[in-house]
Amino acid sequence: MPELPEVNTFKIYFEKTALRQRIKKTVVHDDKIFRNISGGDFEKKLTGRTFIDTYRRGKYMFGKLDNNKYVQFHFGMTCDFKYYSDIADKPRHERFVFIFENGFRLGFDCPRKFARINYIENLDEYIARINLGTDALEISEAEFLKKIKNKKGTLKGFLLNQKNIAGMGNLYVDETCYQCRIHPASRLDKIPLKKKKEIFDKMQNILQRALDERPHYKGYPPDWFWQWREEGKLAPDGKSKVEKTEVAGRTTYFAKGWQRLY
DNA sequence: TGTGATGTTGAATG
DNA sequence: GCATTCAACATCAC
Repeated sequence: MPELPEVNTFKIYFEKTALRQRIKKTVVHDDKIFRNISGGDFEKKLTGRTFIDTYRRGKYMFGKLDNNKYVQFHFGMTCDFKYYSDIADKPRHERFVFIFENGFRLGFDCPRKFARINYIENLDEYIARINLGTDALEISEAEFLKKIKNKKGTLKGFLLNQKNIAGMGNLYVDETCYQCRIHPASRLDKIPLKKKKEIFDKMQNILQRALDERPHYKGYPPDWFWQWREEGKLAPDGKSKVEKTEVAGRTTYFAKGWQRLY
Protein backbone atom coordinates (compact mmCIF):
# COMPACT_ATOMS: atom_id res chain seq x y z
CA MET A 1 0.00 0.00 0.00
CA PRO A 2 1.16 3.35 -0.95
CA GLU A 3 4.04 4.98 0.80
CA LEU A 4 6.70 6.83 -1.17
CA PRO A 5 8.16 3.87 -3.11
CA GLU A 6 4.74 2.49 -3.98
CA VAL A 7 3.48 5.86 -5.17
CA ASN A 8 6.57 6.09 -7.35
CA THR A 9 5.58 2.79 -8.90
CA PHE A 10 2.11 4.17 -9.60
CA LYS A 11 3.75 7.16 -11.22
CA ILE A 12 5.78 4.94 -13.53
CA TYR A 13 2.66 2.95 -14.37
CA PHE A 14 0.77 6.16 -15.11
CA GLU A 15 3.58 7.37 -17.36
CA LYS A 16 3.64 4.11 -19.29
CA THR A 17 -0.10 4.05 -19.83
CA ALA A 18 -1.82 7.43 -19.65
CA LEU A 19 0.79 9.98 -20.58
CA ARG A 20 0.41 11.77 -23.94
CA GLN A 21 -2.90 10.13 -24.69
CA ARG A 22 -5.89 12.32 -25.39
CA ILE A 23 -8.76 11.63 -23.00
CA LYS A 24 -11.84 11.02 -25.09
CA LYS A 25 -14.07 10.83 -22.07
CA THR A 26 -13.87 10.87 -18.30
CA VAL A 27 -16.47 9.01 -16.28
CA VAL A 28 -16.95 9.43 -12.55
CA HIS A 29 -18.77 6.62 -10.75
CA ASP A 30 -18.48 8.03 -7.26
CA ASP A 31 -18.13 11.62 -6.06
CA LYS A 32 -16.77 10.84 -2.62
CA ILE A 33 -13.04 10.84 -3.33
CA PHE A 34 -13.07 14.30 -4.88
CA ARG A 35 -12.22 17.07 -2.47
CA ASN A 36 -12.32 20.39 -4.24
CA ILE A 37 -14.40 19.57 -7.27
CA SER A 38 -17.60 17.69 -8.04
CA GLY A 39 -17.54 14.52 -10.11
CA GLY A 40 -19.46 16.24 -12.86
CA ASP A 41 -17.02 19.13 -13.06
CA PHE A 42 -14.08 16.72 -12.99
CA GLU A 43 -15.54 14.95 -16.03
CA LYS A 44 -15.86 18.27 -17.85
CA LYS A 45 -12.38 19.47 -16.94
CA LEU A 46 -10.65 16.25 -17.95
CA THR A 47 -12.49 15.34 -21.10
CA GLY A 48 -10.49 16.27 -24.19
CA ARG A 49 -7.32 16.94 -22.23
CA THR A 50 -3.97 15.16 -22.29
CA PHE A 51 -1.57 14.44 -19.45
CA ILE A 52 1.86 15.69 -20.46
CA ASP A 53 3.95 15.17 -17.34
CA THR A 54 3.97 13.81 -13.81
CA TYR A 55 5.36 14.96 -10.51
CA ARG A 56 5.61 13.12 -7.23
CA ARG A 57 6.23 14.53 -3.79
CA GLY A 58 6.01 12.10 -0.91
CA LYS A 59 2.83 10.11 -1.28
CA TYR A 60 1.24 12.67 -3.56
CA MET A 61 1.32 12.22 -7.31
CA PHE A 62 0.34 14.98 -9.70
CA GLY A 63 -0.53 14.61 -13.34
CA LYS A 64 0.19 17.72 -15.39
CA LEU A 65 -2.36 18.53 -18.06
CA ASP A 66 -1.82 20.22 -21.41
CA ASN A 67 -3.45 23.36 -20.00
CA ASN A 68 -0.81 23.49 -17.22
CA LYS A 69 -3.29 22.52 -14.54
CA TYR A 70 -2.74 19.44 -12.39
CA VAL A 71 -4.70 16.53 -11.06
CA GLN A 72 -3.64 15.37 -7.62
CA PHE A 73 -3.76 11.66 -6.93
CA HIS A 74 -3.47 10.53 -3.35
CA PHE A 75 -3.95 6.81 -2.94
CA GLY A 76 -5.08 6.57 0.66
CA MET A 77 -4.40 3.08 1.89
CA THR A 78 -5.90 0.92 -0.79
CA CYS A 79 -6.01 2.63 -4.16
CA ASP A 80 -4.46 1.66 -7.45
CA PHE A 81 -4.48 2.42 -11.17
CA LYS A 82 -5.57 -0.14 -13.69
CA TYR A 83 -5.08 0.16 -17.43
CA TYR A 84 -7.31 -2.10 -19.48
CA SER A 85 -9.30 -2.35 -22.68
CA ASP A 86 -11.75 -5.16 -22.02
CA ILE A 87 -14.63 -3.88 -19.92
CA ALA A 88 -14.63 -7.23 -18.13
CA ASP A 89 -11.34 -6.16 -16.56
CA LYS A 90 -12.86 -3.13 -14.91
CA PRO A 91 -11.68 -3.10 -11.32
CA ARG A 92 -14.30 -3.83 -8.73
CA HIS A 93 -14.08 -0.49 -6.94
CA GLU A 94 -13.37 1.80 -9.83
CA ARG A 95 -14.33 5.35 -8.76
CA PHE A 96 -13.55 7.07 -12.05
CA VAL A 97 -11.97 6.22 -15.35
CA PHE A 98 -10.21 8.01 -18.19
CA ILE A 99 -11.18 6.60 -21.57
CA PHE A 100 -8.53 7.28 -24.18
CA GLU A 101 -8.92 7.60 -27.93
CA ASN A 102 -7.23 4.23 -28.45
CA GLY A 103 -10.05 2.57 -26.53
CA PHE A 104 -7.98 1.77 -23.47
CA ARG A 105 -9.01 2.95 -20.05
CA LEU A 106 -7.16 4.00 -16.95
CA GLY A 107 -9.36 3.20 -13.99
CA PHE A 108 -8.86 4.42 -10.44
CA ASP A 109 -9.60 1.51 -8.15
CA CYS A 110 -10.31 2.53 -4.60
CA PRO A 111 -12.09 0.15 -2.22
CA ARG A 112 -12.02 2.21 0.95
CA LYS A 113 -12.44 5.64 -0.61
CA PHE A 114 -9.59 7.07 1.42
CA ALA A 115 -8.15 8.56 -1.73
CA ARG A 116 -8.01 12.28 -2.31
CA ILE A 117 -8.38 13.61 -5.80
CA ASN A 118 -8.05 17.32 -6.43
CA TYR A 119 -8.01 19.54 -9.46
CA ILE A 120 -5.15 21.97 -8.95
CA GLU A 121 -4.97 25.36 -10.64
CA ASN A 122 -1.60 26.34 -9.19
CA LEU A 123 0.68 23.59 -7.94
CA ASP A 124 3.19 25.73 -6.02
CA GLU A 125 0.46 27.63 -4.25
CA TYR A 126 -1.29 24.38 -3.40
CA ILE A 127 1.79 22.68 -1.94
CA ALA A 128 2.55 25.77 0.11
CA ARG A 129 -1.01 25.91 1.36
CA ILE A 130 -1.13 22.34 2.61
CA ASN A 131 2.40 22.82 3.94
CA LEU A 132 3.63 19.58 2.42
CA GLY A 133 7.19 18.76 3.49
CA THR A 134 10.13 18.07 1.21
CA ASP A 135 10.17 14.63 -0.37
CA ALA A 136 11.96 12.13 1.88
CA LEU A 137 14.40 11.22 -0.90
CA GLU A 138 15.05 14.82 -1.87
CA ILE A 139 15.53 16.30 1.56
CA SER A 140 19.12 17.13 2.55
CA GLU A 141 20.66 16.10 5.83
CA ALA A 142 20.88 19.75 6.84
CA GLU A 143 17.18 20.34 6.26
CA PHE A 144 16.27 17.11 8.01
CA LEU A 145 18.29 18.06 11.07
CA LYS A 146 16.84 21.55 11.05
CA LYS A 147 13.30 20.20 10.97
CA ILE A 148 13.92 17.80 13.82
CA LYS A 149 15.67 20.38 15.97
CA ASN A 150 13.75 21.85 18.90
CA LYS A 151 10.93 19.37 18.40
CA LYS A 152 9.60 17.23 21.18
CA GLY A 153 7.21 14.41 20.54
CA THR A 154 8.10 10.92 19.41
CA LEU A 155 10.42 9.94 16.60
CA LYS A 156 7.65 8.01 14.92
CA GLY A 157 5.24 10.93 15.12
CA PHE A 158 7.83 13.17 13.50
CA LEU A 159 8.61 10.80 10.65
CA LEU A 160 4.94 10.15 9.93
CA ASN A 161 4.01 13.82 9.75
CA GLN A 162 3.94 14.73 6.06
CA LYS A 163 4.51 18.37 6.90
CA ASN A 164 7.97 17.48 8.20
CA ILE A 165 9.02 15.01 5.54
CA ALA A 166 6.80 13.75 2.75
CA GLY A 167 6.67 10.06 1.96
CA MET A 168 7.26 7.99 5.07
CA GLY A 169 4.44 5.72 6.21
CA ASN A 170 3.90 3.27 9.00
CA LEU A 171 5.90 0.39 7.53
CA TYR A 172 8.97 2.33 6.49
CA VAL A 173 9.07 4.18 9.79
CA ASP A 174 9.12 0.91 11.70
CA GLU A 175 11.74 -0.44 9.33
CA THR A 176 13.96 2.61 9.75
CA CYS A 177 13.70 2.49 13.54
CA TYR A 178 14.51 -1.19 13.56
CA GLN A 179 17.58 -0.81 11.38
CA CYS A 180 18.78 2.11 13.50
CA ARG A 181 18.16 0.14 16.65
CA ILE A 182 16.08 2.94 18.10
CA HIS A 183 12.68 2.68 19.74
CA PRO A 184 10.04 4.53 17.70
CA ALA A 185 8.66 6.15 20.86
CA SER A 186 12.01 7.81 21.61
CA ARG A 187 11.65 11.50 22.40
CA LEU A 188 13.17 13.74 19.78
CA ASP A 189 14.92 16.00 22.26
CA LYS A 190 16.71 13.02 23.82
CA ILE A 191 18.16 11.58 20.63
CA PRO A 192 21.84 12.43 20.08
CA LEU A 193 22.84 14.20 16.89
CA LYS A 194 24.83 11.24 15.64
CA LYS A 195 21.76 9.04 15.90
CA LYS A 196 19.63 11.57 14.05
CA LYS A 197 22.14 11.50 11.21
CA GLU A 198 21.98 7.73 11.18
CA ILE A 199 18.19 7.87 11.01
CA PHE A 200 18.43 10.19 8.04
CA ASP A 201 20.88 7.90 6.23
CA LYS A 202 18.94 4.72 6.87
CA MET A 203 15.65 6.33 5.92
CA GLN A 204 16.98 7.30 2.52
CA ASN A 205 18.74 3.99 1.96
CA ILE A 206 15.60 2.04 2.73
CA LEU A 207 13.36 4.22 0.58
CA GLN A 208 15.80 4.19 -2.30
CA ARG A 209 16.18 0.43 -2.22
CA ALA A 210 12.42 -0.05 -2.01
CA LEU A 211 11.90 2.37 -4.86
CA ASP A 212 14.45 0.52 -6.99
CA GLU A 213 12.63 -2.71 -6.32
CA ARG A 214 9.42 -1.08 -7.51
CA PRO A 215 7.30 -2.52 -4.80
CA HIS A 216 3.64 -2.92 -5.39
CA TYR A 217 1.42 -3.80 -2.50
CA LYS A 218 -0.19 -6.65 -4.35
CA GLY A 219 3.14 -8.12 -5.30
CA TYR A 220 5.61 -7.72 -2.48
CA PRO A 221 8.16 -10.51 -2.64
CA PRO A 222 7.76 -12.92 0.26
CA ASP A 223 11.29 -12.27 1.49
CA TRP A 224 10.93 -8.51 1.43
CA PHE A 225 12.93 -6.74 4.06
CA TRP A 226 10.17 -5.92 6.51
CA GLN A 227 9.26 -9.52 7.02
CA TRP A 228 10.53 -9.31 10.58
CA ARG A 229 7.45 -7.26 11.32
CA GLU A 230 5.74 -10.09 13.14
CA GLU A 231 5.21 -10.61 16.81
CA GLY A 232 7.74 -12.93 18.40
CA LYS A 233 10.23 -12.77 15.57
CA LEU A 234 13.85 -12.59 16.63
CA ALA A 235 16.16 -9.63 16.06
CA PRO A 236 19.67 -10.33 14.73
CA ASP A 237 21.00 -10.62 18.28
CA GLY A 238 19.07 -13.87 18.52
CA LYS A 239 17.24 -12.94 21.70
CA SER A 240 15.30 -9.68 21.25
CA LYS A 241 11.76 -10.45 20.25
CA VAL A 242 9.48 -8.29 18.17
CA GLU A 243 6.57 -6.81 20.08
CA LYS A 244 3.46 -5.02 18.94
CA THR A 245 2.41 -1.76 20.50
CA GLU A 246 0.99 1.64 19.59
CA VAL A 247 3.04 4.77 18.97
CA ALA A 248 1.73 8.05 17.60
CA GLY A 249 -1.63 6.38 17.21
CA ARG A 250 -0.39 3.72 14.86
CA THR A 251 0.26 0.03 15.19
CA THR A 252 3.97 -0.36 15.78
CA TYR A 253 6.33 -3.30 15.77
CA PHE A 254 9.71 -3.14 17.44
CA ALA A 255 12.25 -5.52 18.94
CA LYS A 256 12.44 -4.93 22.64
CA GLY A 257 16.05 -4.73 23.80
CA TRP A 258 17.37 -4.49 20.27
CA GLN A 259 15.91 -1.02 19.90
CA ARG A 260 16.95 1.51 22.49
CA LEU A 261 14.47 3.95 23.95
CA TYR A 262 15.91 7.44 24.28
C1' DT B 1 -19.24 -11.83 14.02
C1' DG B 2 -15.85 -8.67 15.36
C1' DT B 3 -11.63 -6.46 14.60
C1' DG B 4 -7.94 -4.23 12.49
C1' DA B 5 -5.59 -2.39 8.28
C1' DT B 6 0.81 0.41 4.46
C1' DG B 7 -3.43 7.30 5.40
C1' DT B 8 -5.14 11.96 6.29
C1' DT B 9 -7.79 15.45 8.50
C1' DG B 10 -10.23 18.13 11.76
C1' DA B 11 -11.82 18.67 16.37
C1' DA B 12 -10.96 18.44 21.11
C1' DT B 13 -7.77 18.34 24.94
C1' DG B 14 -3.55 19.16 27.58
C1' DG C 1 1.58 27.38 18.78
C1' DC C 2 2.64 22.30 19.85
C1' DA C 3 1.79 17.68 20.90
C1' DT C 4 -1.51 14.11 21.55
C1' DT C 5 -5.68 11.55 21.10
C1' DC C 6 -9.75 10.40 18.86
C1' DA C 7 -13.25 9.89 15.39
C1' DA C 8 -14.37 9.64 10.71
C1' DC C 9 -13.93 7.92 6.11
C1' DA C 10 -15.59 2.44 3.66
C1' DT C 11 -14.34 -2.12 2.53
C1' DC C 12 -12.14 -6.45 2.95
C1' DA C 13 -9.67 -10.25 5.09
C1' DC C 14 -8.84 -13.14 8.86
